[in-house]
Order: sequence, then structure tokens, then C-alpha cells
Amino acid sequence: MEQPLQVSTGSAGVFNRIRESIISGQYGYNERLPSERDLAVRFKAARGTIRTALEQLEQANLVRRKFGCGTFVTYRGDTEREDIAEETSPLELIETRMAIEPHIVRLVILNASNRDLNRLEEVLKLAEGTENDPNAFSMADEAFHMTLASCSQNPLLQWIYRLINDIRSHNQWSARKDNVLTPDRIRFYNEDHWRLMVAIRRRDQNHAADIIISHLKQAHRDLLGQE
Amino acid sequence: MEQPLQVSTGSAGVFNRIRESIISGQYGYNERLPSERDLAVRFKAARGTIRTALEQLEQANLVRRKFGCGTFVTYRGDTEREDIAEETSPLELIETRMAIEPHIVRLVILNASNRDLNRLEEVLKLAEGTENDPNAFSMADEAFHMTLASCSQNPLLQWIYRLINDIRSHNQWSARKDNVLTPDRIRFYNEDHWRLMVAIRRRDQNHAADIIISHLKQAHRDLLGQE
DNA sequence: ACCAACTGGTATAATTTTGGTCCAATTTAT
DNA sequence: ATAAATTGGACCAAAATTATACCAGTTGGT
Repeated sequence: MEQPLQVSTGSAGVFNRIRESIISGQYGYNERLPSERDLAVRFKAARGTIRTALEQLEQANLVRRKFGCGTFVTYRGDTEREDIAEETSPLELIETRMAIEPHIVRLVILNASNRDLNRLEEVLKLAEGTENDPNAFSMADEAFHMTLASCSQNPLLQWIYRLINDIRSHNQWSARKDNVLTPDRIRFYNEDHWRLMVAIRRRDQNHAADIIISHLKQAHRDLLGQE
Repeated sequence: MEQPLQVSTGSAGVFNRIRESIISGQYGYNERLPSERDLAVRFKAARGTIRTALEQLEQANLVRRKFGCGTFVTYRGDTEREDIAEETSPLELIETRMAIEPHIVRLVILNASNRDLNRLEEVLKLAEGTENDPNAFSMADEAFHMTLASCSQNPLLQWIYRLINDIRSHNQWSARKDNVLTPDRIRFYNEDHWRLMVAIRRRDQNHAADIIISHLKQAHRDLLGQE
């Protein structure tokens, strides 16, 4: 007699049950499954059975096993924000910044109070003396551009820029930081920032926009020059 | 009900538990986590284990560690998407679109295939004959601009534009739609769209950018004229 | 200006846990 | 009865965990 909805037995059964657990989200992306011996106890099966099930799960690209380390979920449910960071290239990021930052600068000149500008200058000072510390400069740089966005007084632009900052600091290309951010370049970037600061204080829209555009173009060149 | 679900052990387990605490809001933005030695006691694990978990949390951009200072939450809750819609004014929305859409149009001209442009034209046809139905036009208009964004081939810009569209369709000012979107204006906007379409087909960057800018300026004026 | 008490960062070695592999006995399916 | 799958055990090597001790910035009080 056939039993249609019976839990399948053996390794196929283990496969299905673990698969369900993964797809239903009980084990998230990159999470580690219990050890084979653990699973063996839990499913009341021998370790070999668990292993064949895990092999199938690995073949199905739901899981990845590492010697001496564990079994990890490679299935992603929906992680929008992570994905966007993963599939955005450095070039696309610069493209986007090129669209937004000149506009932000214009709005800063239109909307920012002198108190805002003083705050901006304080943040800018954090980048001083970071020529030999790419990490410190990177943080100060992000803080400066973020503060710039907040001086635009436009909450939507701030929110968008925060997303951009998140992606910038995503580990995807933070590894290159040491190669891209040489002391000379850091000095150059800081000079750009100060020139931008002066232009903003003078409320010179076009000059400020030109500076930020050439700043981003330079960053673009420096990035590509690394290939 | 049997559950294979189990709290993972080791650094993976610590990672998950701290991650849950952060995402659930138990530790707010910029709040300092307990020290590594403290966490080691709480989780009954060695400090090294805690450290590997914290390293993963840092990689996941949930946390940032500062030498001699502590470990701080950098994760911001996702509740702000609603907030941002609430506190963004129509003027600020147009400002932001002015920053992004001309750039999108340029990218479309550079990157879009003819198949993309055909798709864009199909979407554009949806707006025909909506002169007396502001709601239908509004939806078609959003679809057109969204498709434009997707033709830019830049996933980050697409994502940003989706946010903008969300805010546009937020009910905050949809009540005004009937006042702003008169048949004359709808006709005018549609003509703009077609002129833009032609300029894109001719790969005329400057003309296309001019059209989208004047299009947004007009929308701006129409909006302000309602006050 | 200094100090003491935190903090995270690093290094080391012993120990435990993990997946990888092999094998013979047993159960199950055909 | 035969073939396949499962079982349970032993052993290996990779990686993680543990338990220390010590280094180096930060903070706050004196």
C-alpha cells in the first residue's frame, strides 16, 4: 500500500527535512548546521546516512562543507540589501555618486546654515594626519561625505547616501583599500575636501560642483588604475 | 512537531545570538556591546571564540570595533523606510529626482540595448489615453521612470529609484493628484515622455538630459502652483 | 600630566570538534 | 537470493575552541 505523504526514510528523508529547514529559513545564509554526529543523533540515523544526505544537499547548492570546520548554508532567501552590495561594482558605485554628490553640494550651498558648515569643518579635521592610515582616512572620508549629505537638509538624499556609504564600506573592495589609498592620494583627496569646503563657504555653486566632480573622477581613475 | 532547529554552537552560535539581539533592537544604533571578556563569560565561551564571532559581525556591517574603546552597533533598523516617506516633502522628492534622473537618462543612452528601448516604448504606450484618469496616468508614469532606471543597467540606481517610487506612491500627497494632474498637464507630460524617448533613440545625451530636467521643473512648478 | 582600569589586538600551545575515509556487519528493497 | 542502502565503529587531518599571557590604545579621575 502506498503512503503518499509519508516522510521518506533513509538519506532521502534526511535530505528533505534538512532542505525544508533551510528553505523555510530556520537556518539562515552562512549559518552552520549542527555537526554530522549531532545530526546523526537528532535524526536517529547513522553518520554515513547523514553524510550522503549532506552530499546531496551540497550538490543541490544548498550547503557547502569545509573540512574540520562545519557545514554551512549557501542558500539565500531574500537579502535585498546584501545583494545590492554584492552586485554593485566599483564603477557603478562611482557612477551613482557622480549623479548624487554634485547635487548634494548645490543643496548644501543653498540650505546649510553656518552652524552646519562649522560642523562639516569639524568632521573634515578628523581626516588630518591620516596619510599613512588608509583605514582611518576611509572612515573620515565617509563621515565627511555623509555629513555633507546631512547638510543638504534633504532627508531622502541623506537616506540614499547612507545606503551608498554602506555599500562603500562593504567588504567587497575594502581589501583594495591599502593599494588604492596611498599617502599621496590621501593627501590629494584631503586637499580636494578643503578646496570644496572653501567653495561651499563662498557659496560658489559651480566651483563646488566642479570640485566634487573632478574629485570623483580622480577616485574613479585611481580605482581603475589598480586593475 | 519535531524540530531539527537548534542553537548552533561555537562562534557561529555566538554570532547568531548577538545578531538577533542587534536586529531585534536590544542593542540600539551606536550602542556599545559588552566587552569581549564580558561576552565570553555570558556565552560561556573563550574570548577567542567571541572575537571570531565579532569579526563576522563586523564583516556583516552590524558592528564596528574601536581599539581600546569598545564594539559599537552600526546597524540601523529597517523601520526608517516608512519614516523617510513621512518626512520627505514633495519639493525634496523633486530635488532628489533632479539629481538622479538626468544621470539615469545619460546611462540609458550609453548602456541600453535596442531591446531595452523597445521595452521602454511599450511601457510608454501604457500612458496613452489616460488624460482623464490621473490615477492610471500616475501608475503609468511611475512604470515609465522605473523602466528607465532599469535600462540604466546600474543595480544601485535601480534600487534607489525603487525607493523614490515607493515614496512617490506613498499616500502622503496622492490626495493632491486630482488637482495637479489635469488633462492638459497629463497630455503635456506624455509629450515630454515621447520627446525623451525620441532623444534616447537618437542617443542624444544633452538633449535627453535637457528634456528630463525641464520635465521635472515643470512638475515642480505644477506642484507649487497648488499651494 | 600622570595614573589606573578599562578596552580591543595579538601570539602561543594544548585540547576538542569537525568533516573525510575506510570497512565489515546488518537491514531493507527488489 | 541478490543487490543496494544503512549501520556502527575506528582512525585521520583540518579547523575551531580553549586557556593563557601580554601588547597597545582609550577613558576618566586625581
